[in-house]
Amino acid sequence: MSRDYGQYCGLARALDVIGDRWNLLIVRQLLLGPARYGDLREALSGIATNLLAGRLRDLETAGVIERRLSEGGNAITYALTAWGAELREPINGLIRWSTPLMIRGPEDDEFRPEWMSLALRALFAGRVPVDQTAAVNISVAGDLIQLRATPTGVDVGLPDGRDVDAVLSADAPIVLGLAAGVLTIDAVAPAVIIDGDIAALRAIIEAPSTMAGLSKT
Amino acid sequence: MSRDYGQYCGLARALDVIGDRWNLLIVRQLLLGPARYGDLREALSGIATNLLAGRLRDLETAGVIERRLSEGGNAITYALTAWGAELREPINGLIRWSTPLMIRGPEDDEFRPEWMSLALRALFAGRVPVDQTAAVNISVAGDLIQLRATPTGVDVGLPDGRDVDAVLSADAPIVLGLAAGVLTIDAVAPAVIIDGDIAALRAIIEAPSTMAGLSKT
DNA sequence: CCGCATCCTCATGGATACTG
DNA sequence: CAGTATCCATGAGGATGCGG
Repeated sequence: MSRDYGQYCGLARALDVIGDRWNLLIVRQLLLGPARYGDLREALSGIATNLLAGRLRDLETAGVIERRLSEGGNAITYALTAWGAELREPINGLIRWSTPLMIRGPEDDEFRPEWMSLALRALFAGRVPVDQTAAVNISVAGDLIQLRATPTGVDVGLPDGRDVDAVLSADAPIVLGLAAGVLTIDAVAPAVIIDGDIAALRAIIEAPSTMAGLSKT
Repeated sequence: MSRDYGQYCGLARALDVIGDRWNLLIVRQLLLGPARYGDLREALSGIATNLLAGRLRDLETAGVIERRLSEGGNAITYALTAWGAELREPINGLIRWSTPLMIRGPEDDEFRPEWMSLALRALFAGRVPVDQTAAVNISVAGDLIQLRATPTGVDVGLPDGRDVDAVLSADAPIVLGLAAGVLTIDAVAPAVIIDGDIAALRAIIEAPSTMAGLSKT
């Protein structure tokens, strides 16, 4: 841990724990599920190994993550503690806050479908008023489809009511776009092109941590 | 700004903007209201002047804060942009997450009443179920009083229904404590002792940015 | 005074090599 | 595979200076 702020303030104390570089990205990865050391090293794309080891130690002693010895004791798995998992809420808030930074597209940045999955969840999480429907737009080969969150669940459809299968084909390039305003449909910018089909898209919605079938093009 | 993460991920892009050391604490201060350079320098207790100047420039070019020239153009005031002010939500989330870190008390850390004000707001903000009452405990000279947020507003009272004036006197030391669990009344730990009276306490509730009358002992 | 810019020292991060 | 060790670059912290 780098130097303490030395302030009796909730934000300062939180940042004393998770404010160091890479820390919140480690938590982000573990929000997708427990992971091995090598998984984290790969997902954090070039983090120095000494840094990763140090951060994992810091986060463990702070009580944010824990090591699990799986089957036989030879494989170490990292997972969030209950308290660490509660970072999902503020992280979701930061993801929602970042939408203006996302609409310019990936440019040269790395992309992983799991991150888009997190973003979709963040945009929906707790943002659906009781009697209202929230939607995130997805542009598919020029057509616009919507992910809609309702009080009873999440469904997929076209704005005009047609079924998505009318638009989606197994080999159509799918452009996932985040709405410029959180949960509004005002503007959609192409974000990233994913090879996928409707089954893979539904998989994002239903079980975001299983992203098999999606890959960057 | 330090090095980009280079990931097309909402969290990573957010941290590219506000992830550097001191940045979120600057935003925290500006959430309390616009401030001068010297105000920030003092509230951030020993931040190097070159760092503060650099961070303010970074945050301005990123669109999080803006400079205002007040009266005549000789006094520069820093304030949040509309987008910057939207950081209140994730910051509140981090403050709520940090409650386990706060119950051990201030120890050697600096304390400012404005930060406690922010914490109280964070604990209440958007956390009050429609038909339920949320409360934060405040221990006053041994007695327990509660700040209660209801759908219709915030009020102060004793758990047994007596009026707070029965407990509070003008010169009683007031111990503000954050509940161990967010918005539960299970445990209260002394947090910080403040000289104050009931008028000053009500001032926290009604206008958190005007903290006149409260001082650390 | 306020609002920075410069200079210097040292802790921290980043990249690579190496080891149980 | 899961780290540790090493070396260098960079950024933080602190003091000081300087123009308006």
